[in-house]
Amino acid sequence: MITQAPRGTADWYGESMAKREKIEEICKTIAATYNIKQIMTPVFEHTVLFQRGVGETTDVVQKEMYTFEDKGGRSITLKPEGTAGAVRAYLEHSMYAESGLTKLFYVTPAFRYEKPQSGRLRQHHQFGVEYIGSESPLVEVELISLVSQLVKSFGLNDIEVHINSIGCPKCRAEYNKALLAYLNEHKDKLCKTCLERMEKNPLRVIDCKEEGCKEVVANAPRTIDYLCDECKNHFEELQALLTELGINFKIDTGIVRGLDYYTKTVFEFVNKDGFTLCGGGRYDNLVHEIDGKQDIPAAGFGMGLERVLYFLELENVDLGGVKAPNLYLGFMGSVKAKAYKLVDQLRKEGLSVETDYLDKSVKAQMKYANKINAPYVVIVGEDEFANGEVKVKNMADGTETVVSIENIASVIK
RNA sequence: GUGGGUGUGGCGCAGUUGGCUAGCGCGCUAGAUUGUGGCUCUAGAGGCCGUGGGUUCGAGUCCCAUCUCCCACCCCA
Repeated sequence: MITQAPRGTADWYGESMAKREKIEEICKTIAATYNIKQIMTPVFEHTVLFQRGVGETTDVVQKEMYTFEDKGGRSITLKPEGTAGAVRAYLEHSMYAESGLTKLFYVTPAFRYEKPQSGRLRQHHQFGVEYIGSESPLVEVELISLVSQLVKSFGLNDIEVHINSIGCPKCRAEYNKALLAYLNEHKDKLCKTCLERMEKNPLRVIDCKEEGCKEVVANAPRTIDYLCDECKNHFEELQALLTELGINFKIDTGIVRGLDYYTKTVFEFVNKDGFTLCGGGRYDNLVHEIDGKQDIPAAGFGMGLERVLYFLELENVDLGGVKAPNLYLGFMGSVKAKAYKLVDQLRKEGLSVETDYLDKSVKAQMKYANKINAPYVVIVGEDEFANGEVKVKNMADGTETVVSIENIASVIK
């Protein structure tokens, strides 16, 4: 089975690769309009970074990480998400010293040991953005606005913005008390895992899908009713800013997110079926969690490239496929060397040129040129090199133009 | 991790109650046009029927195991 990729992994090539390139191009172009700079961090990090950053109680850390010991005895983990690594790099290189707010984006693979499904892999890829250094709700608003822009640029329509606030440690303590009290009253109806969650992180009970738990949760206290003044104002300002920008959103008290580092704002971009394109939020405690010293507020999101592809397919959006070369230059007879030198010359002049490597007949070469959507074709033989002129064929309408060999590139351009 | 489906040439599929050399469409290669594509016609190449066991005179068809992909749950991007 050496010709089979490991479970939950996928190869990118042909159409899918062309689409992915287009998606990344759109992401980068839009990120540039927000003056966000790219960062690349290692594919693996010390395991503790994720244990501390993502949170010990999360499913991601508890059962989904690709962790191994390297030959030096270090515990290493393939990154299960992008934020922790970016924040680690931010701290390691003291980026806080450069400016008040650091804006970073990345495109990265992420690894989680899960049971695969379509749009859900063991190695997936994320476009992510992190804004580190500001507690203003303007940050989340900008992130949401950025994703809205992306969604629009992809040509997607059926995507909703869902937001919620899960408060800060201060108000969450209040909330947890109320929630725990409530859950204790209904303990008999909760599932086993939820009883465990009550101990470690009661908030996680909120998104349990077990029937009994759902019933209990329906009337449970909501985070947004327990926000402290600061968090409440933050959430209200956020909503006002979104409204001002004309961004439609829904408050969804069900989103609490599966990663422990979130505080205050959490948001998701989802379709009608509740499938998530992108998830993110504010994480004011993550920097302190990793660095142990500084308190630097931050927010960010991750968007799955495979999910983008999945949504594009769902909504039947065509981002365009494999690019065609500018020219197919074929040849026949005993002019291979001269013809290939001409191909080489045209490429040096900046043209994308395809040619024949299989000694095919002229007819077969034409078929191939047609197949790869070459807009122009030139076939050279003894005659062409003898009189220095070639016929440039326009494949769309079949017309031919006589051009001197030296002028091929300029004519096609 | 739990439950349920699936797997036949590159792609999409058909294979009747287990029975002759496993078919079809698309694609691919070549020819019809000794130097010119898209249409048409003709011919050809390409498959240990996911893998490993088992039942049987005989297995693509039945049984077991295993892997993959898919669907729901869990979780998330």
